[in-house]
Amino acid sequence: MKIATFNINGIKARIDALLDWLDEARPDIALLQEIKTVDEGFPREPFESRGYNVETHGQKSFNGVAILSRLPLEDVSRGLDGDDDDDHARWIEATVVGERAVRVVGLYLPNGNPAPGPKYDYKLSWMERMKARARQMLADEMPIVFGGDYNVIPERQDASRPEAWEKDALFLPESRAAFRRLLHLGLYDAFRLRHPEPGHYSFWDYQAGAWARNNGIRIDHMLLSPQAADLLRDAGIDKEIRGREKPSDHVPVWIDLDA
DNA sequence: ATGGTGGCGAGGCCA
Repeated sequence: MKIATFNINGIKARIDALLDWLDEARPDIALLQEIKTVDEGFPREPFESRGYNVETHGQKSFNGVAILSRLPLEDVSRGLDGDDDDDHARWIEATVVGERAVRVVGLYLPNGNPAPGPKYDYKLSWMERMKARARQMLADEMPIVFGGDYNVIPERQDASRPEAWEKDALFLPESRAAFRRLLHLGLYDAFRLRHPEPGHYSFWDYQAGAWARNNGIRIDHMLLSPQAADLLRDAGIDKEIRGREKPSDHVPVWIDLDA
């Protein structure tokens, strides 16, 4: 079972590029972030005609997540518990039953800039809420995949120029500590398991020729429960996508599970 | 220190 996460930075602007990638990569499941539209604005037809079931959790203009799946999606849940006043569309869960049942989460973790400030406070509190929800889910002792744009650079080796990110919300010590607290629950960074060496990125800014200079960061992650990690066959990043016409500033990150 | 780019949607916010 191939599962990918892809921050597409707007479904309206990315539909052609997304369909091209989907036809080539053919993931069983694609977790999308930043669809930047309400549910009614999401173009379901081109995905359904390719055999994908579509579940969205959208929002006008900003944020918004979706799950595409060749297999039926069951027990779909939208939103992250822990704050009734939070109206950002950043979290969606569903269960996929292939050879075995896998719970998948698509998440778009807050950017948090500028830090310090209210946006950074929101990021850190959101990460605490995610930890609480992940802890709950891990009690089920089943394969779970938490895939998405985490907006966290976990280690220095996950940035081409770590010194440029020292004061950024994506790399501040508190952000990285909160990310490690997720790992300490017993989650595994799937890409890092398969590719321990530095120099792999999932995001290159549109500005200042970041792609041409390979000035990237690795912020899109697939965290696995122990039961999912035991099924991990492979993991990768579709870097080449970033060099195409009208690209997102992120590229797809994928895993292959024996499920 | 500033400005550099892009999406959404129609001015300014967000990243």
